[in-house]
Formats: sequence, structure tokens, C-alpha cells
Amino acid sequence: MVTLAEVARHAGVSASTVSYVLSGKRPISAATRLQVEQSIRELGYHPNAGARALASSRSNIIALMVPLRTDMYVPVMMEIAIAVATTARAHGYDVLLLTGEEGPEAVRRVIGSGLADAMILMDVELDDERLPLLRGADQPSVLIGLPADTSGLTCVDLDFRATGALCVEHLAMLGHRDIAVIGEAPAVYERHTGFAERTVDGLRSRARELGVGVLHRPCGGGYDAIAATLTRILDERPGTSGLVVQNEQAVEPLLALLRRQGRAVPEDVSVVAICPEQVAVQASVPLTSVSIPAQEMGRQAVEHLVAKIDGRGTDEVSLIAPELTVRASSGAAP
Amino acid sequence: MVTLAEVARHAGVSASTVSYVLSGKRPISAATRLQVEQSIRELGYHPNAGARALASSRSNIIALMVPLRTDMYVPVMMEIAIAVATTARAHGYDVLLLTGEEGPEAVRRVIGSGLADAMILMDVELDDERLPLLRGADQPSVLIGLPADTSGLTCVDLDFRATGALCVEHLAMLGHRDIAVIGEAPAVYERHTGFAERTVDGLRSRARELGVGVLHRPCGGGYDAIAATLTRILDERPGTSGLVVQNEQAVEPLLALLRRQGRAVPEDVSVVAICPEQVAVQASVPLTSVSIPAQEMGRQAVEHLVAKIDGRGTDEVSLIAPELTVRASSGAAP
DNA sequence: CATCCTTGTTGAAGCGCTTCAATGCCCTCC
DNA sequence: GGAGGGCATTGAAGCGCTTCAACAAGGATG
Repeated sequence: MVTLAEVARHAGVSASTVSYVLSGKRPISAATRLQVEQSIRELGYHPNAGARALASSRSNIIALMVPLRTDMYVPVMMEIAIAVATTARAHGYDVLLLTGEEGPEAVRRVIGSGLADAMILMDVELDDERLPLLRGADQPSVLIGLPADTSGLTCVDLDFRATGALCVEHLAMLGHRDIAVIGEAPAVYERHTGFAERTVDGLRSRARELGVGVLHRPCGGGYDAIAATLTRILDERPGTSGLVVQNEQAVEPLLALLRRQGRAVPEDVSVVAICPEQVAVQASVPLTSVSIPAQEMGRQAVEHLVAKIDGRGTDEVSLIAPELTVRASSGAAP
Repeated sequence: MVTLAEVARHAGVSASTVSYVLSGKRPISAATRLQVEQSIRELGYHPNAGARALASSRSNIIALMVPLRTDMYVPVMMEIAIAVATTARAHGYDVLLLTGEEGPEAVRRVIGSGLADAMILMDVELDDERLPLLRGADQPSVLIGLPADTSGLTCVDLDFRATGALCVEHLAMLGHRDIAVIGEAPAVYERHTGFAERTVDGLRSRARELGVGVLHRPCGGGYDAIAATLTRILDERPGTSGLVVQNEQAVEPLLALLRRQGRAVPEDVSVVAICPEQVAVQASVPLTSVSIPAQEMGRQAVEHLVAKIDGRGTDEVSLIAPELTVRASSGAAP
């Protein structure tokens, strides 16, 4: 294994010079730098991560805590994770993957051991037990998602309240007076993950302003559950002509069920989805949707984090504005 | 920040004693151990990862390289990644998330810097350019997936050849004489990821033995693509009564299309899927399927890797035997 | 011409841990 | 009663890097 000392000897300079060439923290003459770089290449030198971390007390690693459960929004999570990894690399950081399994203990371990310089938490609950640790730590962190109390925290999320509002507005503009929301599984609401409630909140309050009626029904992932939900909705409010779906898994079954019942989309029923773009585009009827900007969320989280590590950056909540794309699934009310 | 030396002072022992209590590499009297453990707790000590890595030249980190593209099998990837993280933690390792983006360079970087003790590679191509590096490295590695030449490598994968065979057998036993395979997107075959080809191979050769006709069609993810594929299949071979689907995204649209055409599943057409269990269970018709054992693959990969790190373990290919679960989508040929 | 910067380079002191060789101690055994 | 052996503990030497203070060698300045 090649060490910095060997590179120094090979280049005929001192170890510190090599170090400064690598870090750029001191001016080095062009000649020396080129010589050192050449030696590095010739010897195939890679700085030792452990030694570097020890000496500089910076690991150049960002920890990413993903939820353990894989019952929901998996592709979104994955896309965020990949965006985080990619953006982090662009800033010279690697990403350590932590699962929610260990819970707060993982936060303590990572902060205590200096394994990572900072952390990103996904799938934060409204009253997450990891939050006090983060507030107390002098290690920067960013949440993807919004807890109840964001004081002293940096958060990135899609503005779900605005998303809900946007969906109603679109449907209202098309003349729909009664709409229904097919939501996430009941467990998601019970868990108080926040985003689901916020969507409905935004939707309801805008609907009230616009004089639109709203029926909200959580809904599990299975085909039968979706069928039952849809039946109930149409029984209770036969006049429902607009559907907002916030449940990836329900999208395709829902369209199949409507087709089966002889309800045409969008002639009889308009459907607006809140889901990853790919799902909306590839659905059997291309869906008018607000897409979940997974990449953007991952990227922003890292940018904020890096800013905080570098001493720039402040505690703030960054809500990403939703964008509604009109596709084939929404039209004028019958 | 609490250091080992402070713990030692607090406990009234030497630094090495504390170290040995932590690592268990030397016998320590019960009294001393308890005293040290108490001090550790009282002071809230966490060993510094960098220092530990430097001194022991072991980082206790496993690198996991996931594919950058998110066009396929994302939930499976995620499940594997989580299984890897969970299993790794159980062995005292953390997981570093690398994207395929950097390609071979990432392998070089991680191996060279001692950032990780070992690596797991997902989504290996038949002739992957990272393989020579792995063969040459003295760092252990495990592949999830099977390249063309497995010499000197350790691999874990579902036995896709057997999977293909199993699907035909099931359909043949039910009396189907003409079956069609709806495969992954054409790009997957062009990329030579291996598993898709192997499935078809196994399927074809068993079909030949059983005197069953096979038509294989790659198929993109969109609804239209699936509709086109299905139409073509039924035009070319109207007698087709069994379908094997190896394409998560095609499952639900396919069922919807069959329904629309008035073909009942399983009375008119039997469908066997190769997909994650959740997809099979939650489909509009619960699907007879061979499930992709994502968790098991992740777990086994880590177990192999840990064995190799500890000097046990050998280079070998572990193929996981497929299991076919009969659900509602397959029945006797018409 | 002496003084003070500036620029480029270096030596040496750690960073916090692991681990080897060495030490002391008590117990057993002849 | 002394030699030998096992057990528990320790001191000290690094692991490979960063970084601080110090120092040469010019160049500009008064």
C-alpha cells in the first residue's frame, strides 16, 4: 500500500508538501505540484481514509437514514437515495446507508464515533424521537420531510399543502364540484408521517374556498381494498366526478376498475395523481399529476448539508413548489 | 469528545485495557471489565471510527454498489440494499452506498483508500469492466448477479435458469402446450445483464424437453407497449394459453388487457409471474409466481462477504433455488 | 542597505486507537 | 521452597495523515 511518505520521497519533497498539493490549502509552485501529481499517478497513490479522518477530524462521509419498511414509496426513496449519493460525490462526500432499524441509537453511534460528518434523515415522523438528538448535536443534519416542530432544524420537502390545493384548483377549474381523495394506507396516517395529512389539509382548505366538496378515504394497496374504497366513494357521493389519488399502488387498479364500470377517463371521471412522474406517464391513461421531485429533494438536502458543514447555511425549511402537469386523465366535468 | 484515554483514567486502568475490553481480544477480569464498561457508559464514550480504522486497518464498512439507473426492479434493489444494511449491522459493519456512476473508478477509490473492507456489487453485467479490478484486489467482494466468467469471484443470485424451467413445468403440468414469455424491456437484453437471458434459456430448454412451444417477447414498461406485445403474441400464436411475465411493470396492465379482451384468468389464460412477492399478492388476480428473494440475496451476500473478510469462505457461486407459489392466476389449459 | 513582506516549503507534533512485547502476580508442582 | 506456567494488565510504538509554526529565499519598500 502506497503512503503519502512514499509519494513525497518519490517526488523529492516533504510529506507536508504532498498533503498541501492534495488539499490545496497552501500555495504550491506549479513545478512542484506537477511533480507531485506525477508521482501520485505513477505510484497509484490513494490517501488512506482512516488516517485522513483521524488527522482532520472530518470523514467526508454523509450518513443517510432510510426507513426500514418497504411498504410505501419505495421507488421514490430509492431515487432520493441515489440523488443524495450522486450529489454528495460531486461535493467529495461518500454516503453511509443507515436503516431506521437502530432508531435513535444509530444517530448516537454515528455522531459519537465521527463516522460521518453530517446526516440526512428520510421519512421523519411528526414527533420523531431522533429530533432531540439532532438538535443537541453539533453535527449538521437535514431532514427530508417535515416534523411538527421544525425549530432548530433544516428540512426539505415537497410542499404537500400546496400540492393538495393545486389538485383541487385544477379540478375546480374544469368544473368539478364533488371530488374524492384516494389516500395512502390507513397505517400511513396513523404513523403521523405528516405529508399525507398536509396534502389533505391543503386540499380541504382550498376546496372550502372554492366551494368544492371533498371526501377523503385512506386506502390500502391491494386490488380488493381499492375496489372497496371506490365503491364506497361512489355510493356515498354518486355525483363525484374528480378523483385525486395519492397512492402509487392504487393508480393502475383504479383505472382498471373505472374502465370495468364503464366510466370513461376523463369524460366521466377526471383523475389527478400525486406520484412519481414515471408512474403517471406509464399509466394506462397518462395521468394529470403532481410529480414527486425525488431527485430534487435529494439534491437539495445535500446542498443544504454541505453548506452547513462549511459553516454557511442556516436552519430553514425549504418547501419545493409543486408542479401540476396536465395529461390525458383530466377534463371538463360532465 | 470523550477519548479512550479519558475512559481509562476514569476507570483507573490503562488505555490498552480499555481497548481489550472493547475488542475482547484478550482476557480481562470480570471486575475490571465491569468497571470499564461502567466508565464507558458514564462518560458516554464512542470509539472514534477514524482512529480505529487507522490503527487496525479495518474500517468495518462494506461498500455496496447499486446501479444508477432506476428504470427497473427498483423495489427489489431497495429491498436488497436494506437487507444488506441490516445484515451488515448484525455483523458490526456499516454500509457505504456507491452508485454505478463512477464505474470502475469507484472500485479503485474505495479499495485504494481503505474506506471499506469489502464490497458488494449489484446489477453486474455479463462482461463487467469492474471485474478485473475485483479479481486483482486483495479486498473481498461478492456479486449479486452472475457475470459470464465467475472464476475467482463469489456470486449470489436467484437461479434464473431453474426459475424459467420451473415456470414451464408448472404450465406444462396443467396441460398448456403453447406459452409465451413477456420479458423485460429490450434494453435489458441488450445490456447483457444476464438474468433475463438465463431465464429464457432455462425456460426454452425445459420446454423443448416437455414438448411445449415457447414464444419470447421483450416488452417495455408502458401500457401501450404491453398492449402491442400482447396483441402480437396472440396474433402469431392464437393457441397460446400460458403466459410467463418477467416484468414487474407489465403485470397489472397485462391483467387489465386480458380482462378487457374477455379472456378470463385462469380459465382462458394462465399467468405465471417472476416478480417480488408483494406484486404477485396484490395484483388484481393474485398471481402464481416465482418470487425474487431480494432479502435472501442481500443477506447471503453479506454472510459470504463477512466469511471472506474473516478468512473463512471461498469463491463460489450460490444460486438460490426458485420457489413457485401457486395462486389464483394459473389453472388447467382450456 | 537594512527591513519587512510574500511565497513556497519543511519538520515535527499530534489525531485516538490497536497491538506487541514485557511485566507482575499468583498458583501449581516437584 | 524454588522453578515454571498461566493469567491479567500495561507501556510504548506506531497506523498515515493534517496542520502549525518556522524558515529560507527573493522582492519590494523606506
